[in-house]
Amino acid sequence: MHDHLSQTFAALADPTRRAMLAQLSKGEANVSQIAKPFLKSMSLPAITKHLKVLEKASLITKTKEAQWRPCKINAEPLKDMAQWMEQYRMFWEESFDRLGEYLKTVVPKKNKKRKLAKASRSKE
Amino acid sequence: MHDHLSQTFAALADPTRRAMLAQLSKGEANVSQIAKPFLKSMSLPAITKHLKVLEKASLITKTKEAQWRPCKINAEPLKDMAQWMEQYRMFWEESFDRLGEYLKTVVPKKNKKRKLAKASRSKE
DNA sequence: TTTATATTTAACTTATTGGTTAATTAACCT
DNA sequence: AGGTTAATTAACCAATAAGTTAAATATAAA
Repeated sequence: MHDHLSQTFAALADPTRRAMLAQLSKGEANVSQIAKPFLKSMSLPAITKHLKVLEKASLITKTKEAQWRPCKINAEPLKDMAQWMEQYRMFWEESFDRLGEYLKTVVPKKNKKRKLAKASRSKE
Repeated sequence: MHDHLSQTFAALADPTRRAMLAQLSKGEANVSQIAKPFLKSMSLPAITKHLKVLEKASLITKTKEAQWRPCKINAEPLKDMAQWMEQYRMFWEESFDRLGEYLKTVVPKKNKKRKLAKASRSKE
């Protein structure tokens, strides 16, 4: 499983890892802090592994600080995911006929880098 | 891996399956039609399996029609994904100070079921 | 230099994933 | 009935994932 998107999806396909990410969304934390809520249900090496999966998927960044390893969220890959998802938005938008109106509110009036929707329709 | 969200993410963590979904986003298709682009690189049973993964994740619905099995996309699970992702939007939005303005354009003025952002902050 | 804390690595196990080929089922068409 | 097309199931295999315990490494502190 080589491509970025697959790696992102795979990393998120685990509730433990999503919970870790959720914690990091509230601020930096080192490994043992992240580990705390899970040590009842799994070992520390298991946590190290989960963090490594998140790191390889670039969803977090681990740095060094004395004997600690502070981790920071990096939601960049989620941005790519969001972009990928845009091609399906119309399928889940509540009423199809509101969609036109919706696009008018979301796409910046006078062009301006584009925000959501109507994304470039790249293949995959 | 029991929860819905994990199943959705896992199903999407494969480029073949994402390509199948992309095809179905352009309209219904039966198994052999879906299979065509992949038969150079994998067997039909492999395709059956991929479709089963998508089906179990509720991303597609398979029905019967004579000897064919037409498949239809069902993006409902992607909606849940999108909702989950909302809690991270602020991390990838380009400039944080434009965010406020952005929310004003996206959240319907006089309440009205909410469209994006500020989603219910559910745990996980 | 020993000790304590934080984290990782190694080695192993079990289950799941993604693929294969061969055989089977299902529905239709002569 | 016999053949063709569509799709699935069965049985198998290799690679990966998710966990374990035990040992190792890194930094700080006594």
